[in-house]
Amino acid sequence: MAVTRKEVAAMAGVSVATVSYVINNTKKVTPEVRERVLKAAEHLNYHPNLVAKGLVTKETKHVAVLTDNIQNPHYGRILRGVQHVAEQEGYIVSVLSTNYSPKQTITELLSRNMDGIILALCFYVNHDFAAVLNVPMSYEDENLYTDYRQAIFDIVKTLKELGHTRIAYLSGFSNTVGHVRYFHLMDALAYYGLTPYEELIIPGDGYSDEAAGYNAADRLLETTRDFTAVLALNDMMAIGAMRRFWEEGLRIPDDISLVGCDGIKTTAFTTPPLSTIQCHAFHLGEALMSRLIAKIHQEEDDPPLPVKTIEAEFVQRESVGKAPR
Amino acid sequence: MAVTRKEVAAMAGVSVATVSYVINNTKKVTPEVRERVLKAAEHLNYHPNLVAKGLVTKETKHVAVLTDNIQNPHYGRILRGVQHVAEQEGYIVSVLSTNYSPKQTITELLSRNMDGIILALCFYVNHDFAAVLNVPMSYEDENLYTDYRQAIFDIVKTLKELGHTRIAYLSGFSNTVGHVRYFHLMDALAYYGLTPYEELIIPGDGYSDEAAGYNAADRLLETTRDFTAVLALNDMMAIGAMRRFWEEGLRIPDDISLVGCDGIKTTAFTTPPLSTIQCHAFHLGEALMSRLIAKIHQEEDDPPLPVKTIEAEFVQRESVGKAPR
DNA sequence: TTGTATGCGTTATCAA
DNA sequence: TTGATAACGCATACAA
Repeated sequence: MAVTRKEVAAMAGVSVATVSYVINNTKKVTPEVRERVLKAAEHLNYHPNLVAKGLVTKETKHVAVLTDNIQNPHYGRILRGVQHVAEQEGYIVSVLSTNYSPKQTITELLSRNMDGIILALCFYVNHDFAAVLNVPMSYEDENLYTDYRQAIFDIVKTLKELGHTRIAYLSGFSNTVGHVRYFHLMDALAYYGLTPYEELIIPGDGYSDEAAGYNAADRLLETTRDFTAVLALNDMMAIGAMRRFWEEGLRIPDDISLVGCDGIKTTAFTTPPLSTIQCHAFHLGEALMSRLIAKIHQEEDDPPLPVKTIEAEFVQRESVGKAPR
Repeated sequence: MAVTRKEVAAMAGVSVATVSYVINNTKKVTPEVRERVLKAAEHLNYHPNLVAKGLVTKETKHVAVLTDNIQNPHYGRILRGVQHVAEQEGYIVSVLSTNYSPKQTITELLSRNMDGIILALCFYVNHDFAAVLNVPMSYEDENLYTDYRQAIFDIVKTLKELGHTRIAYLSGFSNTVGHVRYFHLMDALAYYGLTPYEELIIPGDGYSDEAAGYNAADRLLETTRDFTAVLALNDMMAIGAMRRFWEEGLRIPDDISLVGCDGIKTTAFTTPPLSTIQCHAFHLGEALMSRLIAKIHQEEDDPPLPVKTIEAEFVQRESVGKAPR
């Protein structure tokens, strides 16, 4: 089997405790002994057993990321950010999809003594899990979030300057109002003196992929053709909508200006290239993990964690142009 | 802290061993005692500590998925398949990106007593890891793989019937020849009596995203314009190439027919919709995980695991059309 | 500065 | 059918 501390101790001619001391840098050890231990460990290719360690310290250095939709490239970027920090700090991360059985997921989390949880792109589970689990959690909240506000204001400003007045929104959520980007959009419309037409707000079916965007655009076209610009919840939906408009003979940007959100790589390569809100998903992932680690080690009377926002910028590409007529 | 077996035992008025027996169904227990234990466990909301269990059984029920490129949606589908069977079988999966430090990755794997490893979409690490780690591994090999052969033959057949004779290939790998799909393409060209023009085989730079496809198309155009059809290593590269051709004033499918590979969702929504090889990535993920579990429990003299292939189909969409002239 | 001994929550061996 | 109890590999209080 794997080599244990005992064998290292034997080879170095010290006790097992001493090996711990030097491996963990937890007590003063004479340099000469330290050297012997290190050499023995190296020679035997010793790797501390984190399972055993976790059992006694109650810290498994293992965290979970819960997610609905691992297929969205935007997630992938967040996850990479999470992993980047995790790796540096000696944590390992497991991805759990909440799709299957939330109950089983909770069991898993409890049984494994996970040190913490990151909720990424799970819009509905937060409360459920927070109630049941007594574990540090990290997710986008008022203290750490991507700030879309400026970008959305920039979009509306740009669209207005190009002559657009009737701007549609493809939401993705069945509960249209339940999302912060929607509020920013409403605020921006008001700020620039544009009317928010109710029939141009298209609720979704809970999905947010290309097909959802296609369908949302379809519903929009069924309702009215009196719009010249469209914002989509995310880039995938925008790509789906783009397809639907094309099929309808509507050209982008000649007939319709279109803007997505997230800034996935594909946006730069669509026909025409898709305007979007460039999110720094990698940074968000890093921040989520950093914050989780901070929470894990947070003492009762520590000061609260500082607020952090991740910036997002409007990236204008060819999918946005002058309003027709 | 969390409730342990001891407390369940106390409440049920039995020994800790008995609790184990009923929780794990590992020994005969009188129904009445069994009932008491179950009730106590339920009442205390007891969850077995898998960390402790892992320490004694040497089975952590924890596996790792190593990957280069977590951003590829195709990879997300594989991962979902992996997770699906993992969840059913009580395993948890951690995703490690090999990008950072392979050495650290190995340490991680060893320290955590992982039961096994899945290599997905890492093209270069297999040998390194196989040599160092003495752990069951699962990856696409001659016993389990996606079979592109028929699909590639179908593509070439279709292209030939449409009058294409000069077919380019955007490889993505710097070592062009090192990939099975390339061989299938060569075989298919030979089978249908088409000439494989060397200048139409474009090696890559090791990347395989949209930008890589864009660049590969760029290099192809620099070399020659004497081609009417293009196969790309994957869909993302095809999307990038599509963009490059568009910029050049070349229209798809009028001037060039284009085919990707993987069948990511976006392909159905590009302009024009992209022909591709539809892979069943979810099934592949399931198969990889099933096979890993089989390997974990495989005894010395067990029969070898059966060979399994995952089918892949050519999906023809508007990006393929008649050869010009 | 170093070693001894105990416990972490579980499984498994052996008695009862 | 059940119950003590010794591991598992490690951290740590305490002793030397």
